[in-house]
Amino acid sequence: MMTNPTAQKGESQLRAASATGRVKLDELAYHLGLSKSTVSRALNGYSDISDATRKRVEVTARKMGYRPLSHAQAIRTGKVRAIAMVINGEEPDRHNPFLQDFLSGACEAASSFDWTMTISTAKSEKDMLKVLGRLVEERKADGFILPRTEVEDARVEYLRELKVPFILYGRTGYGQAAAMENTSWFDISGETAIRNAVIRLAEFGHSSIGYVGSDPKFNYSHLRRDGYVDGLKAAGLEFDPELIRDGARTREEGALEARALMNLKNPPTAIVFATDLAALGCYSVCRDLDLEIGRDVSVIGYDGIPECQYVSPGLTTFSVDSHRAGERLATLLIRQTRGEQPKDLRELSEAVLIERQSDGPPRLKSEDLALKIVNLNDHNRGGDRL
Amino acid sequence: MMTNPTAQKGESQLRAASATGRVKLDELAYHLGLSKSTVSRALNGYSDISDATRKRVEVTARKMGYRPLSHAQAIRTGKVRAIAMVINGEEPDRHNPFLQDFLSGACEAASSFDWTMTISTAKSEKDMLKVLGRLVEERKADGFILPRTEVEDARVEYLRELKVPFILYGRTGYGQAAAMENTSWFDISGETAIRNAVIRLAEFGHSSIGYVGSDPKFNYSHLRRDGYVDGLKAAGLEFDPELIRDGARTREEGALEARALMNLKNPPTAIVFATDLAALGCYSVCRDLDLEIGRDVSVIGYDGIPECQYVSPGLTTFSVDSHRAGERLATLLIRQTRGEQPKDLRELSEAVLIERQSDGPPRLKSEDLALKIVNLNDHNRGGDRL
DNA sequence: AGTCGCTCCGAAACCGGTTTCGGCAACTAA
DNA sequence: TTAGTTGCCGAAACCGGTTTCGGAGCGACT
Repeated sequence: MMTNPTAQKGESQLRAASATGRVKLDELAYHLGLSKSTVSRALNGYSDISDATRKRVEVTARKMGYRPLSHAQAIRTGKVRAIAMVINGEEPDRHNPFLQDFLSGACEAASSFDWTMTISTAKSEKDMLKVLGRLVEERKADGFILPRTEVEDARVEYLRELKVPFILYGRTGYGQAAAMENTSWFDISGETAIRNAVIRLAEFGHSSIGYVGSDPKFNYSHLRRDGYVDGLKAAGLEFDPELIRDGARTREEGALEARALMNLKNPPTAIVFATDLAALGCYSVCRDLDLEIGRDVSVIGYDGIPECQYVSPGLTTFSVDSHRAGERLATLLIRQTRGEQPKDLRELSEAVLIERQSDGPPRLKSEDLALKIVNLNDHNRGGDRL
Repeated sequence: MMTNPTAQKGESQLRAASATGRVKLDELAYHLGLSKSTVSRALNGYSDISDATRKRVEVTARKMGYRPLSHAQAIRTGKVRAIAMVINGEEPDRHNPFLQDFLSGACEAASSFDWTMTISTAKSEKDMLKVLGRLVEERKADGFILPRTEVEDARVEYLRELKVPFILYGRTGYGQAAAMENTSWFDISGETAIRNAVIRLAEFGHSSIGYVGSDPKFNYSHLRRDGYVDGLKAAGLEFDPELIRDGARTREEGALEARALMNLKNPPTAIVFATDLAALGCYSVCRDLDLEIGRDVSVIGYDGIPECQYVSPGLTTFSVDSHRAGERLATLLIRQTRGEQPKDLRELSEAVLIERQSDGPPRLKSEDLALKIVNLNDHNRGGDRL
């Protein structure tokens, strides 16, 4: 084959290389009768390659099944074509039912760009930054997805300082407009959902609607709380500070706050919870107090965890599409690493209402509800907790 | 600094390099007054480096915070210091509550070796092999963790053919001794757990114990079923083929099989389920039939999903330590990629019994249970299903 | 003294890509 | 015709490591 004047290596050597199974750039170039630099540039969209050559290269590359090794590219480009996410291993409730959905969404998006997804876990706040640092230092990823954003998020400052691309799942810096300047994010509008929950309950006829918020450390807690206040206003209801409780991170804490609301002189006939987990805590409280959920007390949650549909009565909630969230986050992040401006890479999506049996028109007025609870407390020597 | 005769580059160039932030091998070598080949070999345990030099290199490397870029190493070594797992996105119940635990275990182990973990998802059986193939071809990982092993597992044959290291979470090839020849695995002995469940129920006084198995496609289904048969034998009970049902993959299917058992002429007073999910299906059946779980019917599950502790009565089950499973699998896999024999990298662990209120001594004999169910069926025009 | 072998290290090739630089041919403008 | 562009491509350097190969220095043994 001496007809090929551009071969850089002897044919025997190319033979040997092709014996390894993978097609390399060298072989592809030899096969095309081009130099490997031309082939590389053709594949990477350089403008100094003629259209005819580019087409020919692309077709042949596909035909021969050529795929560049991302780590071989990375050594020169510094880009490994991977995104990373560090998940927190120390959560109060570690059994995140959405993780699989979320990851499958993110992986699908990454795959579609021929990228991959690497994950890591941190055991604590401090460990989190260390793990991130290690991944950055070893360039294991070109960008990061930061889930569960906090109001003051150390990860954000850290990565911003390092000038590493990242995207938030959620927003951050509640109340400070500048906090998210030039950062990209994807979020579900929890505030809209909670607002709609309040309006829905008001339309059912509830006039005393309570709210149990979540950990104020997380940004979403504040937004959902705003949604509650907003919903009251939209429904023309008065805001009563007694009806609002905060900081329920677990089922047990949800129960605690629900019980506090029910022990009020004027207990709410409906409660909106910032999370399903907390709302499920309300179920045991209502069982203890002999209140029927959906009739005596209406309950609406948020998240759409699978258990909602198996409790009795089924919990009305707002379902979050984790798969899509993962897909969008990965896509936006990859676009960011390709040069798009972070501020142009933001998306706000909506949760969808899942109507079940935990809410409806109030059976009792607040006063009657209070009487029922007091009576029961007398019978039952004050409940088993609190 | 011309005191250093071995410098391969001008000082200015090294300055520039060190401005990037990362310490490179070149700089480390320059700092030590050694060639980069010597430093590299010192760090990688070659024997032709004196102990004194090696120590000196190691100390300085640590002091300067040198970390090799794994993708730069990979280009020569072919090893990327990463393990991968492809999770199946199409499961009937996609909300795997153990994934986070499992991943955190695997990531911790990987991190401790300075490896990383990459994940990907497949949408179908065929997609699975394609995704694996892509990861292998692009050398995104040095080895794979294969979760949810099937009796005949296409992934195993595929990776074996490609000579890519892998480890099973679970066993495979039920009944064929040769199927797992020279393959490594980690598993929890479901058979022991189910066996113990049967013995426990027998000791409570049950003599009619049913069993609802899982999808026979998965290897564990057969092993757990063996455990049931074994347990009967150990307890001196007779095996009744009517009492064994199979193929319950979901809550709904669990309910279906449980109902079939309860409709038997001689219904079991206790049922062991191969999975918690199926066992939870039994709860709705018992509610329909007005049977009290834990008294009229004893139920034992397997898996330890979080919901078990929130249903009423709490489900007695066997808890699997997913965190540890991830940790062991990653560790064994990494050791395999370092040259250890797969057949020496096998571990069998035990699930631990979580005693709750869903099992206990039988209140009724099988005959009386049958009567109660028949009566109810008469009243209720035959139940709402089947 | 010469040879051998051993220990320890440096020079250079190498891995599989990307990117810079320069050169050839064809085409345009003077 | 000639000089200057422009389009297109090859040669070679480069990325940050690893690995091969050979050689200097030294002690031991003839």
